[in-house]
Amino acid sequence: MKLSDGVEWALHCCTVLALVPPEYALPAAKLAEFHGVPAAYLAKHLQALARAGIVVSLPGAKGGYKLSRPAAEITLLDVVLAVEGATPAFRCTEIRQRGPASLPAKEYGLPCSITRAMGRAEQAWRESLRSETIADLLTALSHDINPRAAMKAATWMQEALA
Amino acid sequence: MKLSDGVEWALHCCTVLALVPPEYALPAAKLAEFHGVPAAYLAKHLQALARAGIVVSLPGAKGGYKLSRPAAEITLLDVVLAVEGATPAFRCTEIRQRGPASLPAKEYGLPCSITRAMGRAEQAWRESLRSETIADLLTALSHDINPRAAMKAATWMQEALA
DNA sequence: GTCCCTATACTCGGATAGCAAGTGTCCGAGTATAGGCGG
DNA sequence: CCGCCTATACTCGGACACTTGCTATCCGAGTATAGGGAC
Repeated sequence: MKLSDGVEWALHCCTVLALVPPEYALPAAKLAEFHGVPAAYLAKHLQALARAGIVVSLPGAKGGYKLSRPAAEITLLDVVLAVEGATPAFRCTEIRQRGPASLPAKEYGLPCSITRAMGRAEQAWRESLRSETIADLLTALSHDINPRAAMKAATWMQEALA
Repeated sequence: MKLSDGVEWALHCCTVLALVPPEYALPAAKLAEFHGVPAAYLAKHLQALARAGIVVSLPGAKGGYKLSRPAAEITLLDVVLAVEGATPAFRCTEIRQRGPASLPAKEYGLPCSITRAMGRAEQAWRESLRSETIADLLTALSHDINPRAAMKAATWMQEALA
């Protein structure tokens, strides 16, 4: 089981976008430069965020991406599902309906107990992600960021938005 | 994000093995036949379970697999980690240490807040899986299995162990 | 009748191809801006 | 000096190669069994 790298990138991008003044937008190329990742590939994931309504994209000069709503209203789950897709990690293939001890499909009502248990675990995962927002990331970040790093990031953004 | 099919197969196999009398063992080929899955590929995952100490393998005639300990002492997490590997789904690549606003690696102490949040979610997932055992699956199964299916399975196992 | 030996058939185990999804990249469509021109 | 028009440069968006890891398979090593023979 592996989560796409895009999830990490998207979350970092959301925290950066949350720091951009509302009247500005930040292009994908700048976000890629800031994080040191391939711009073209990051764009792919930003498009996913746009499709999910988490960010809005503005075309043309001085365009770019910005958050569609306050950071406190964007949960980590929103971002993860947007990038990774909403299909659950565990997919029951109903192998109980195959093999010599199986019955016609009509006879099976509930999902099997394994599927239900795996579903509960995945639900717990989603619940944890739903309980935290981009705003929470920012407050946590503000507590343990190196002041010099914060300064460098601030000056960089000044230039990027100019 | 996708969980290997082997997880589903392994869990089903464990429930079946839990029903095998302790003095018997069930070969991989029989388990594959019962579930209608490719035998050679299922064997690969059973080997993973054996490496993790969840099942024991007995070579030679009348050999096969059996559970290494009571079903109540095997958690779903044990099985999932054995098949899927213990590496977490979310891997932080420390992109905060790249790009123009980064500092020397030495300056970064804690993992970033994103990594911590994702870790908490994954912890919740693992905790949920850890709280349930193969024995729990069996009791749930006994409640909602079709009696005819149970009968067919029982007679099949009689033959398989003969 | 009992014990031992041998040959057999069955088991697991790791090493080997094939394929799908994630990874990385590119170029084209569309738009707000900026500058120049005319009034 | 102000407004309009045009050309430009910049943005996103979807379509195209490549690599990693999951899927699927095979054959070889090892062992408990079962049968036959000797005592």
